[in-house]
Amino acid sequence: MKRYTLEEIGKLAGVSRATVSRVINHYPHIRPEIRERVEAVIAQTGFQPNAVARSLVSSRTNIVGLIIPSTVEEVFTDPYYAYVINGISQSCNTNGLILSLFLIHSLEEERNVIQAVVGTGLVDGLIITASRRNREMLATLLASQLPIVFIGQPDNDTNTHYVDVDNVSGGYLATEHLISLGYENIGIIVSYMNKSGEARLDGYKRALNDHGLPFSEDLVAYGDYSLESGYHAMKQLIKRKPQAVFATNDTMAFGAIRALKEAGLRVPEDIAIIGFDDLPSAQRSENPALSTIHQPIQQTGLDAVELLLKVVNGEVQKAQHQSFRQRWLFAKAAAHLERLAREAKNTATS
Amino acid sequence: MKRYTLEEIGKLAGVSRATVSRVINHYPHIRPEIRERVEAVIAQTGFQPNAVARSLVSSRTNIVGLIIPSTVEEVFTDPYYAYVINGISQSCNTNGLILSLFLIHSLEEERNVIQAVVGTGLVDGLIITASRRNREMLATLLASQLPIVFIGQPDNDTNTHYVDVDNVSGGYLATEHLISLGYENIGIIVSYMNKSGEARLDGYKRALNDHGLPFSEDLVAYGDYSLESGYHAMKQLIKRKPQAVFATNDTMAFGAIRALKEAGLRVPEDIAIIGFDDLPSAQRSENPALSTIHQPIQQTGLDAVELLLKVVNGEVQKAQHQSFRQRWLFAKAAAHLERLAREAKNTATS
DNA sequence: CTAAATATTGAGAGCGCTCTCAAGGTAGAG
DNA sequence: CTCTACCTTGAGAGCGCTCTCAATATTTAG
Repeated sequence: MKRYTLEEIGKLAGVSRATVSRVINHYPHIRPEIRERVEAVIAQTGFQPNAVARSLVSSRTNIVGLIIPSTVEEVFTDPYYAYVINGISQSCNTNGLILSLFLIHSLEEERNVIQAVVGTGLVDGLIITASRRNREMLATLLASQLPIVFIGQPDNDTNTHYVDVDNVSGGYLATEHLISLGYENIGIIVSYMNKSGEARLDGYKRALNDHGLPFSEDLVAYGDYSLESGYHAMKQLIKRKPQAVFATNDTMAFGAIRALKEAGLRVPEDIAIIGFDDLPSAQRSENPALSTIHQPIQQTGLDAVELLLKVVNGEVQKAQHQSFRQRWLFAKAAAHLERLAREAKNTATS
Repeated sequence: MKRYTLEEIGKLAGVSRATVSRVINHYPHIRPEIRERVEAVIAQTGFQPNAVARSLVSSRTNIVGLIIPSTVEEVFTDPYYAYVINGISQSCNTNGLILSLFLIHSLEEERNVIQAVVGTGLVDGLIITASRRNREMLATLLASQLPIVFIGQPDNDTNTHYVDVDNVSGGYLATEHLISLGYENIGIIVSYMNKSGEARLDGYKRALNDHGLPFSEDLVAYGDYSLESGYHAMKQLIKRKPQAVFATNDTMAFGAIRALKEAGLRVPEDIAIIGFDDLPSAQRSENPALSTIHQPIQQTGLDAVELLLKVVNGEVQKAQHQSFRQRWLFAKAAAHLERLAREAKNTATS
């Protein structure tokens, strides 16, 4: 398929380059017959304007970059990212944007990639998952003036745009759910990877407090959102004999469940578990069915693109913009599970 | 951070635009003192040449597109894609390429996206997963003359470049493994989604044949590589009372196992299962531990980029290039599993 | 019917870079 | 010391497009 230029199309249609450009960009004030003639040539040749040339003059590439500064392992272990990517991709397709994906495999790579992405003007803006605390990267990025939207609250308090779920409410809901089932000695597995962990922990504390339950550091174990970390955290928590445990993401919840099984404990008869994310694997999991807090991950990706687009277009006031989403749902915790849990409270004693 | 141009850097260093360009592109024949002077200015200003302008003149964007023409569901259900993406991303980072990801969410979107990607000259080349049979898309792509490398043999016999694992050997190995364990009545769950299914089925048939076992259509069930399809295929196969089943990917194997559990059958005591892919979830799975054929998925992604790069650089002869990989390993099928299987053969009768 | 307003089009500059070409320098050969 | 060969640099064209500006064509008001 031959590549045409505006000039050539113009020649074929008997008009100038400029007129063809006008037709393509839907300018008003073009004589209908000329428009038709040009459109006919375009249709016949299959002409599409060169994106690079367009970008050069308009200084807009219509490319948005997605940076996921997690280790490789996480991106696989945690289906969370598949959802984020998908949401973003979908929104890009809808908005005529192109998605460039930057997975970071090492710290050195991080530096290089960020440098290149920021410096060469290839992307109009950046979406970054707040997977990990990283102040160095943040500094470079903010200095670049490039429009950026974070997914999840980033680890700094400057005025950055971000899209996030309401982690405090989420933590609160999860904990309250367990309390409502009659548990009093409730453990929590928190991630220290980013702010979301703190926030969910905060919700946990508040729920305990609101229901007159004491908070104890002993019942807090830490993980990094990975299956393994959930497993180890649970092993540690078992010693404290909690009646129930709130794992701050589903992946750690699965790790925790494995630890419990290994210890010969039944879930939820001996120890109840609630997760966070509502991943499909959680929805499908049986033996036991996992209760979990729904997080509209995919929607978050969509919103991030929309927000970024606004930032790029300068439609957002200078003040930092924080878009919260709080559509919280309990995952379909099977009814029988709740029944079991209720029975469990009668037998389990700390 | 101010954006500089070559011209400005030149002025600051007291040389012409052209000289700065030469320094950046490491041309020989530059007086050392001038080179140093220019490099100093570059370092001090943090100048990086504008990628778009570069692309315009060199007609090379250094962007490679990855098209995954699967339904959304698949991309999540099957961690396979996470690995492919990661391999490609890694290789891109190493080679100074930028990865653009195109997830296709609908057929209409497919048409639009492909059209845009192919027509606007934004990518230097394309990597496409042969997830689904799709001749329409293939036709457009081949007509475009754009360098393309498929991952997995595409559904046509024209001269397209592709990187693939040796599916026939894989199917052969899996089946032979089951045969070596003493099973004779071996079922198979095949995907009809792309050629890989046929090839794995072919390997299965050959293995049966080489070991003097009959092939029966009755023992073949079909799926689409999804968990659900594995589940349903197994339900169907159960009626034929196979002693063992070869699921042509791990995800379907998990579905099959679920079906067996539901039917009150033990794995592998009552029916043995072998998978294909060697996903980490398979490696980690217990209850039962899943035997599986290792597929170097990530490596495939790396190879695809390398090959594409060669094609783009015109280093590949016109003849189609087919790069096979056959590093086959049995996944660590726990020894006890094999023992169990061996015992099972004594009890299980068709 | 004429002037003013508006519609329609092309010429040309320029986005930031690469690359060719030619000019001026410098060094080695004769 | 002169000639040739190579080194070193800048000027300028041009990648394909957008957009301003000015010129021409058409319409409307008076």
